[in-house]
Amino acid sequence: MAKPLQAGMEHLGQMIFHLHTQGFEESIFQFVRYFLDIDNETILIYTGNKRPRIIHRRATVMQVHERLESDYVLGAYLLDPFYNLHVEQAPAGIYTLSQVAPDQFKRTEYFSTYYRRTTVVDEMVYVAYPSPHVSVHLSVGRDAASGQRFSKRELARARELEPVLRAISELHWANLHSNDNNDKTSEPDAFRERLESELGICLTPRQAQVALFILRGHSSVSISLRLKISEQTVKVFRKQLYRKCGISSQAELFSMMMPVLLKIVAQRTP
Amino acid sequence: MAKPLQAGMEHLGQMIFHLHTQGFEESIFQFVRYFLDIDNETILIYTGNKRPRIIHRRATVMQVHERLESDYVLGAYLLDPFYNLHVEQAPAGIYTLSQVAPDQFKRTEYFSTYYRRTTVVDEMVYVAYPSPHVSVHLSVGRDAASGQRFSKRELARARELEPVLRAISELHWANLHSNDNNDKTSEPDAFRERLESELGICLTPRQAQVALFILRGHSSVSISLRLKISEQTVKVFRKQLYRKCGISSQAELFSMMMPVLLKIVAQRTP
DNA sequence: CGGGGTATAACCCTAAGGGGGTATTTTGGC
DNA sequence: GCCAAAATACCCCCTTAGGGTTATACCCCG
Repeated sequence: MAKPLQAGMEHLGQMIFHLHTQGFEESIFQFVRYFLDIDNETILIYTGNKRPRIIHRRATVMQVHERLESDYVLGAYLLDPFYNLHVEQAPAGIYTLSQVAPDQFKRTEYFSTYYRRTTVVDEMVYVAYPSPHVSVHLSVGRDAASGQRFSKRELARARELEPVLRAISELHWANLHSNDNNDKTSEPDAFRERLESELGICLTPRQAQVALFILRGHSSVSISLRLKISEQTVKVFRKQLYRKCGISSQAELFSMMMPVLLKIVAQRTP
Repeated sequence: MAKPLQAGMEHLGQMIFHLHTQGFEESIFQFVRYFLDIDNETILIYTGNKRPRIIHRRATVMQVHERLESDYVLGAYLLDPFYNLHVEQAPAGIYTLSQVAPDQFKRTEYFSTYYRRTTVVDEMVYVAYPSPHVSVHLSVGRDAASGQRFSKRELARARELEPVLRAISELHWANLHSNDNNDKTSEPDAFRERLESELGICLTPRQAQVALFILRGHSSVSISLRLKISEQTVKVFRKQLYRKCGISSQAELFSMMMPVLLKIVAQRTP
């Protein structure tokens, strides 16, 4: 199905991207699908710290997007490793799940209650920035039906499309701007405030920071490297915050914190 | 509030248990409450392998019985360590949670998604057998409001009531009988069959057996002692069955198996 | 100035979970 | 009845989570 890139290039002249029109997203999808064997595609736009907006989506299997509006957009995205690219304003480019996922990502509750149920087995995301703090994520993936992860060859091919996709994405969405002058509180701070007002639990800044890392699937070692502290210290913070919350596992942390995260997000209309 | 047992005995002559009448269960409750500081009480009857029936319940806090009808009776009871006393037809008597709970009980999903939410912090259960395969469980407990677990002294006092409670329970419910001539398939077998028909997953008998032990909170060591095999072997069965199910933790096993367990139970009207 | 909360760091341990591997017994099919 | 495959049983290796304990240094507040 997928042709060598050279062959595609010949056709590129005939592929017309109607910027600023309805059909643009669909033509992006058709363009990618011409070169890559993919089962599903999603275009998301993140603006400042607002909720993501779904711009376009296609999937051969229903499950892939089943919880996209209900769970992902409403708050689960905060734990998505790809969302982190937007937060950190990582360089534009193409990213695979294995590149961005923390070391213990597959043991998170986000993974088992959300990601696994999408049946997606592999995912690549094209990241572009039409303007500061506005990210366009073009996600393409494989699901359990085909079952195959992307090969190195496919990744290389996907990478070749990246400059073109980035250019036309940034052109098409250039009019989008983020007015993030309000809500300057950092994420751990907002998290702490909500946690205290909602559940009456008062974490220290460090404990809140560690909690968020844990929820996203970082191991103690991974957190220690990020925060430049010892692994032992991370374990202490983990213990302390678990004790304050009256829980004893990452899974319980998730079921306790998700409602709090949702409330942080709720006031941010996209 | 609780008086020494001797004092209670003086009143016992005045306490009339109206066998085979509506008020019997309530008088049982009042009797126990006279001697023991308890926050909640539940009387359950297990008949053969049918779903338990709730005969009576009292609680100072709503949460204690919140999920009793919806979750416990409909299937969660299969993972209850006290239910296991009925299955194994353990001797009549009084049992505490710490006596019957497997070593890793507090790390099970049953504990964190059901038991913890009842806010019960300690529980004692009087077990009586009105007739073969018919168990009466009189459960008395403390919740988070009082917060205190039962002391050794209280347990001793509770134990003194046991002969009386057993005698009147077995008298009162003597007319109950179990017709368990049907459904002679063992639990692991029923579990295996359902698993194959529902999810298309074919576990070996040993794997199914281990899965059920894991769900109930047994550690690998505990399972190895029960099955008289090596701990290493248990770990291998665990690995194999996790792989067959495409999962990687006890929590996922729970969320995958609960629907299956519910279907096993559904056909057994109490 | 002293004490409580916080942050840092180290040690101990058990248990889960995943990666190899091998040997024996049971079972099903020809 | 024999052979292969499956099931059962056991072993080694490893990382990580989670819990317990102790000991520092710091900093703010009364």
